[in-house]
Amino acid sequence: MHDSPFLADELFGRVLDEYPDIKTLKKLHAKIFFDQHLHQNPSLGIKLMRAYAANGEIRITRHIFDGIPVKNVVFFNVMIRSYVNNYRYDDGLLVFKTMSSYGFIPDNYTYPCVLKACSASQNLWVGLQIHAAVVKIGLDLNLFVGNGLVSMYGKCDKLLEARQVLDEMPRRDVVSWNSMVAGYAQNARFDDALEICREMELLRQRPDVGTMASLLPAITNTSSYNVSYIKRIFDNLVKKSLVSWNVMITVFVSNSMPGEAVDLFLQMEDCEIEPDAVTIASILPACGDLSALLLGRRLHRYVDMKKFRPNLLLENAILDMYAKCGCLEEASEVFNSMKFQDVVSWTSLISAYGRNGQGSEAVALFAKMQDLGMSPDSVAFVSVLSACSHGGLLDEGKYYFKLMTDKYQIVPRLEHYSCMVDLLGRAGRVHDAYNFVKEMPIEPNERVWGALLSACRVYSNMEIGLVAADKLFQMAPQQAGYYVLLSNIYAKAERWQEVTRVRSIMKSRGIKKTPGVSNVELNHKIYTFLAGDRSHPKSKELYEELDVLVGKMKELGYVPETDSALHDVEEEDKECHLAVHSEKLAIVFAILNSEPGTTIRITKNLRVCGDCHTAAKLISKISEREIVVRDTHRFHHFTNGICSCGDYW
DNA sequence: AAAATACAAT
Repeated sequence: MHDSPFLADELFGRVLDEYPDIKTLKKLHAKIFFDQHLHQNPSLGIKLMRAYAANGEIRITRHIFDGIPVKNVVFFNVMIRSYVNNYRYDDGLLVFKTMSSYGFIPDNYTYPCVLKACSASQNLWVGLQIHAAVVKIGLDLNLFVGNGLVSMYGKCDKLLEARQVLDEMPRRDVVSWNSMVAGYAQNARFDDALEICREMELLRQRPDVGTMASLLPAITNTSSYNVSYIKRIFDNLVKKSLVSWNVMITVFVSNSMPGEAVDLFLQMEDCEIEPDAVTIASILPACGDLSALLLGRRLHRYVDMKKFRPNLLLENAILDMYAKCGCLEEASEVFNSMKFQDVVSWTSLISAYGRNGQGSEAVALFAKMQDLGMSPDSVAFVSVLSACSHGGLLDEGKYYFKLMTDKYQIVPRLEHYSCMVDLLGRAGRVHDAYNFVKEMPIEPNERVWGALLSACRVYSNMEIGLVAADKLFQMAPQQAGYYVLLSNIYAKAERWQEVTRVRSIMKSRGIKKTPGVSNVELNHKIYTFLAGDRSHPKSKELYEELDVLVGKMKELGYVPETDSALHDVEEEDKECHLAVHSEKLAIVFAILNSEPGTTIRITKNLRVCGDCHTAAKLISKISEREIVVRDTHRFHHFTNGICSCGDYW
C-alpha cells in the first residue's frame, strides 16, 4: 500500500497528531499493531498514547504503555501527562514515583507535569518534595519548572512561597506572571492580583488572555476602575482569541453591566468570531437581566443549531434566561427537554414560578423534586421560601423553613431569614415578623430590615417601621429607597410634617432618589427610559399618546395616586410627576412601536409603585395588550385589567 | 517523540 515504510510512518504520525476520533484511532492502532516495522517505531507509540488520552481513553493509553517492552523517559512523561489531563492526578503521581525504580530519571518535561498534578489536587506535601528534588539537580532554574512551582504554591494557598519562587526565577515569561496573578486571585487577594499585573507591565511584560482569565475572580463585583483596567488589557491584546472575548463578556456580566456585555457580544459577531458554548453560557445571564428575550431566543436557536446540547450548564442558563424574561412556558419547555436536570435546574424553575406569582405551582414543583429523590440545597430553599412569600402562602413557608432546618439540617442563612420576614410581613403578620427578626441567631442585614420596613409600609405600621428605618439608616445611610419607604409610611398617615423632615434629612445628607429606569426590547434593540425622560427623538409623540391614555384611564375611574411618590415636588406637580415614571413611558413607547396584540415586556430597576401598577392594569385593558413588567422583586403580568400578582406584592 | 498559566449557573 505504501512505497516506503518511512512514508507510512510519517503519514500515520501526521494523522495521529490531529487527535482523530476514536473510530479512526482504533483502525490506525490495528494497522500499526500488525505491521512489524511500524510496531517498532517508538514515536508512533507515543502518538497513539497521546491520541487515546485526548479521547479520554486513558485505559487504552495505559495498555499501550504497559505493552512497550523497551521504554524510555518519554513514555513515562506521556503516561503521566495522560493521567493528569484526564484528572487522574494520583495515578499520575504514582507513575512518577515508580519511574525511578525502573531506572528512569525525571527530567524537565516530567516535573512541570507532576507539579500540575499537585496543583490540581492541592497536594502541597508532594509539591514540597518535588521542589526539594528539582533544587537538588538545579532544575528549579528551568522556566517551565519554575512556572509549575509558582502555580503549585498558589493553588495550595502558599502565596509567600509562590512569590519567592517567582522572584528568584532567572527568567520569567508571561505564564510565570499569570500563575502568580491566578494564585492571588484564587485566594481572594484581589488587590495583590491587580498589583502583579501592574508590576509585570512595568517590567514590559504584556498581559495576555491568560492574564485576563486569571484575573477573573478578582474582577467580579469590583469597581468600574478595575473593569476599565481589564478592558484596556483586552483592547491592547495583540491577538484576540475566543477566550479573550469570553472573559471580557464575563467581566461585564459579573459586574452588573449586562448592556456592555451584550454590546461586546454583538461586536464579537461583527468580527465574525464564532461563539462557543462558554460564550453563550456567559452572555445568557445578561439577556435575563435586560429581559432581552429576542436575543435570548436567538442564542437558544444557535445552541440547537450548533448541537451544543446536552450541556447541563448551558441548558440551565437558557432555562434561567427564559425564567428571568417571565416566559414560564418556554422555561418549562426547556426544562422538560433536558436529559438530566440537577438542583440548579429545579431551583431556576421553582423561582421562576414563584416570581411570576404562581406560588402553589412552585411549591408543587419543590415537592416533585423531593419525590424524585433530588436533595434540595440551601439555594433551593431560598427559591421555595420566596415563592411562598410572593404567593402569600404563609403556612407552606413556615413548613418549608422547618423542613430545611429539621430534616435537611441546613443552617438558615440571611437569605432564608429575609424570606421569612418577607413572608410574615406580606401576610400582614408585622409583629410576628419583628419578633422573628429579634430572635434570629445571626445579625440581621439590610435585606432583613428592608423586608420588615416594606411590610410596615403596606400595613401602615409606623411604630415598627421606625425601628426598621432607624437600623437601615445606620446600615445604608446612602440608600434613598429606605427614606422613600419611611416617607411613604408617613404620607399614608397624613403626617406631612414628618414627610418634610425625611425630605430635609435626605437633602442634608446629599441623598438623591435612585432614578427609575425601564428597559424595553423592540426589534432586537433595547430602549431605555428614565423617569421624566424627554430625550427620545419621538418624545413629543410619546407624551401626547400618554395624555390620550390617561384620559381614557380616567373614564375608567383612574385617580392618580399621589402617596406612592416621595413628596419631593410641589403639590401641584405631583400628578404630573407620577405621570412620567419610566415604566409608563416604556409602555407607551412599546404600544406605539410594536404590532397590535403583541406582548409588551418591561424591566425596571425599582419596585413598581402603586400608581404605575394601577395604570398598567388599565392600559392592558384599553390597549388590549399583555404587559409584563419585571421589577426588582418579581413579575407582574397585566392582562385585561388584572395583574398576576393579585395586587399582593 | 513531549510542555506550563486560563473562560460557564440558582
